[in-house]
Amino acid sequence: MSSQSPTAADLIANHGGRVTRTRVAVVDALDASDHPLTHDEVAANLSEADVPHDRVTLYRALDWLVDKGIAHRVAGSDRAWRYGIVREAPHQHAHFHCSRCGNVFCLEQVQPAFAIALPGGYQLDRAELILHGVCPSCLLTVHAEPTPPGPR
Amino acid sequence: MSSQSPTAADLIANHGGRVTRTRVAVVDALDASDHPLTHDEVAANLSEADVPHDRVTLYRALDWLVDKGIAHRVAGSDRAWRYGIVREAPHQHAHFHCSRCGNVFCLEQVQPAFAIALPGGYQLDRAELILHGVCPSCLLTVHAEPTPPGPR
DNA sequence: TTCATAATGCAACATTGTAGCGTTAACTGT
DNA sequence: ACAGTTAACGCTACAATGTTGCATTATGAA
Repeated sequence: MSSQSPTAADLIANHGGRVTRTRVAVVDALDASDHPLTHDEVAANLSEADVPHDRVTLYRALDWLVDKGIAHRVAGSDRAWRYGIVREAPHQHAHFHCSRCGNVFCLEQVQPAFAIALPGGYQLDRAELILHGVCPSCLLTVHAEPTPPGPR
Repeated sequence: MSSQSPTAADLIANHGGRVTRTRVAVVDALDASDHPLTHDEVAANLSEADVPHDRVTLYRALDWLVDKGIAHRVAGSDRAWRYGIVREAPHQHAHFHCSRCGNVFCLEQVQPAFAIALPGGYQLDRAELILHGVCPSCLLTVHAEPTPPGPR
């Protein structure tokens, strides 16, 4: 219900998985969001769409998506994982953590050219750049309510 | 029991806090480590030193240290906070997450010169660079035990 | 020494995530 | 279209990491 290129069902099937209600709904939810969602946010999303779901099944669906490379996982500053659809190939971009609403945004534009001199002995797999600050929508409400929207 | 500049007790007192057994021991433990420790690791450390302590008190001591800027907190990739003593002023260095033992190392040397063009509307407070890979001590044991040391 | 109160220590609870396991239903082959 | 296999579901229970409330202790100041 959003992508016209590969359908959620196709995406799932192409990775050798069974196309189930929950998986399709999860992919659609992640795909519709412009920022990674927590398990809880995905659950709320499914509820709104009247898709019955189980907490554990949701976790497993999300894990499976990550495992297949369909989604990726970012650790939030609260200790909840956030899941987002992988849109480019190796997923190499920065994340912005809003310290006000707690949301995480993918900044596709920001791709710092690392030229890092690692101390000897470390084997580098990948680098992650996390920017902390206040997101645009929170900036607008900073002087209003102390606790801002924060997508539920 | 390690710094000869300001003693742990002084550090605490100077920030307007009461000098208690647990706080002193926690500061000493963090100060003695070259990488951030989890709550659990700090607890183990205190036990070894025969310092009686309570789980909750420990959490509160750590939080207080962070609040006062004496320590800083890094989110591990497991969902456990890791605490480290603040050694320089604004704590601006990279962190290395070992995907094998789960430890986090502060790489004081690595201070990437960000010249980031943020998309409009974002207010940047600070940037965090996280490097993922395998740490030196794990590299040595990669071909041996599947589950490596990992400071307990 | 005395006193106010910051910190403690305990018990209960909250949140986020996993494990086990019997049941359901998605795909495959006919 | 049907039946069989088994991936995935949906429970329940549990684990790990924190947090809250509150009565008690003991730190630092007068």
